[in-house]
Amino acid sequence: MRIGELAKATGTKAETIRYYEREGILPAADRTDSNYRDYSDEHLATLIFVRRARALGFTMAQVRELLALSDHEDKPCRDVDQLVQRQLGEVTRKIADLTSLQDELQHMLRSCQADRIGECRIVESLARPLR
Amino acid sequence: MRIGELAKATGTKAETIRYYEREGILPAADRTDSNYRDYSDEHLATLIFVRRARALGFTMAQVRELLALSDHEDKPCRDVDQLVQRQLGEVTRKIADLTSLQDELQHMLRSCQADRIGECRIVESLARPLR
DNA sequence: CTTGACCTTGTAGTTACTACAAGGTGCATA
DNA sequence: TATGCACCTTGTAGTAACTACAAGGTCAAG
Repeated sequence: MRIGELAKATGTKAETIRYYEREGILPAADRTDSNYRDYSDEHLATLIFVRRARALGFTMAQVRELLALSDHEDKPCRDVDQLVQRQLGEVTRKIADLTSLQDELQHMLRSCQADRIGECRIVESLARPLR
Repeated sequence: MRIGELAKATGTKAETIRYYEREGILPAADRTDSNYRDYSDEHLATLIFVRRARALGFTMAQVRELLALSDHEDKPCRDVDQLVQRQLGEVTRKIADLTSLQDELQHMLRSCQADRIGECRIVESLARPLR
């Protein structure tokens, strides 16, 4: 699979894919005789993962950490455990925030369909008292 | 409430708060006699909202749109409805992805606590077939 | 054998901050 | 009264994570 195909399949710019390779986010692809990058299905899966994780607000550093979990055979279980705990906490917090936002958007939709403007509590949906 | 206090309360740099004001994300604060910015509880709520939304992967443009929903009295219901539908779709997709990631992280934690290294499917958790 | 879509490396621009610097004001406290 | 800290302004520059463009090479279709 060449870079353009991979780009299309993932909605990523070819430039961004090469950037990920430079940054070590995506492993370097094999090269064809004419020096073109030749991607595998694993590359595809990793890139989809990276793009989703980025869209969910994870930094590159966090994405790197998450990817590193993939080959945790060589690391002590305790370290992996700690990292996973930390990521899990962040994921759970994000889900809570998004669910709250979802509730509010659904509420707005209902009141809009009823054709009467209800109070909009969208800011409050995320700005409720800190946990 | 002065800028330093607001910064502390929200974990935002004072520079960033002034930047948000320049960008029109945060309404300009009142000024004291000595020209200090004087923030209200609404400012606080808005800033918490902005920071959370940004952490959830929304762009500044999307945050602007979401904030605009707060004063939708002056806009036709149909427009608001469309925007809300769109945002709702994105929020729902994010929740699905995060839930999938959460499942995988929890699975890793269990297998780690059992002190045997299980297969890591973290990439697959987000890279499953596109919907 | 040319056209156009692809590929390469490299540089520069964009977004959303973040950090200084320089120079000034406000205000509590030793 | 002096010290020191938080704040004000404008401005420049750095960072992260892309994104675009330039200059030139490769390749399959018509």
